Amino acid sequence: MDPGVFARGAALVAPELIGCTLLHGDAGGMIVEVEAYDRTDPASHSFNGPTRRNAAMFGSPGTAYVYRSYGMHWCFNIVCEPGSAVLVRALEPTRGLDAMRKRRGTVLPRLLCSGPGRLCQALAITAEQDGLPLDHPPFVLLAREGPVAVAAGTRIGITKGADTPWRFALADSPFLSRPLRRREPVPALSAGSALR
DNA sequence: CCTACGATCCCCT
DNA sequence: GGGGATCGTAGGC
Repeated sequence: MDPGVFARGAALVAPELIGCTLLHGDAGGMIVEVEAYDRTDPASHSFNGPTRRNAAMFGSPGTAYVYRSYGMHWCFNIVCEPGSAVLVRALEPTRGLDAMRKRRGTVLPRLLCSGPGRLCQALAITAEQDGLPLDHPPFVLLAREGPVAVAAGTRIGITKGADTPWRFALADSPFLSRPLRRREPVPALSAGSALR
């Protein structure tokens, strides 16, 4: 996928990522849930400017930003324009099911990649992948095949910016980390987007 | 179904 | 010195 499509605000890119396929190594699946963060957003790691932790968030569009969450989990983002990124929160697992089951310690498809921490454990994503380009091995990012129904809602697990509807999900997917609360359709996204 | 809480640690103030 | 862009388990209804 052309890195140029990521050189826009995360809130624009985020809904277009729904339905795309993310692979790391031999495991991965279809993106069904994401959240957008940017510099104007008090919930964002980039809100107060560059630091050591968020350095990759100010890197090139189309690269990875990986950070440690709550001391024990990893979370994976796709960098968009400088200081903005899309947190990938859930996949519908399609590739490398055995490897993901082994890493996650469960056979339930629901519990493999539904949640940012689970997703990183299933795909073996850690700080080692921080800053890596996503159009190059070990990563693969594939455009979606057909139209998808994307819905928006408020983001999860934050206190600041809690009302900003920058969570986007594949409507009715059983692989979301949590159901959408406020469910608003995202207009003009069913057929064409820059990510095709 | 739901809410509550502890684990665990690096980064930032 | 404090606080998370989380997860799993335990318990109540």
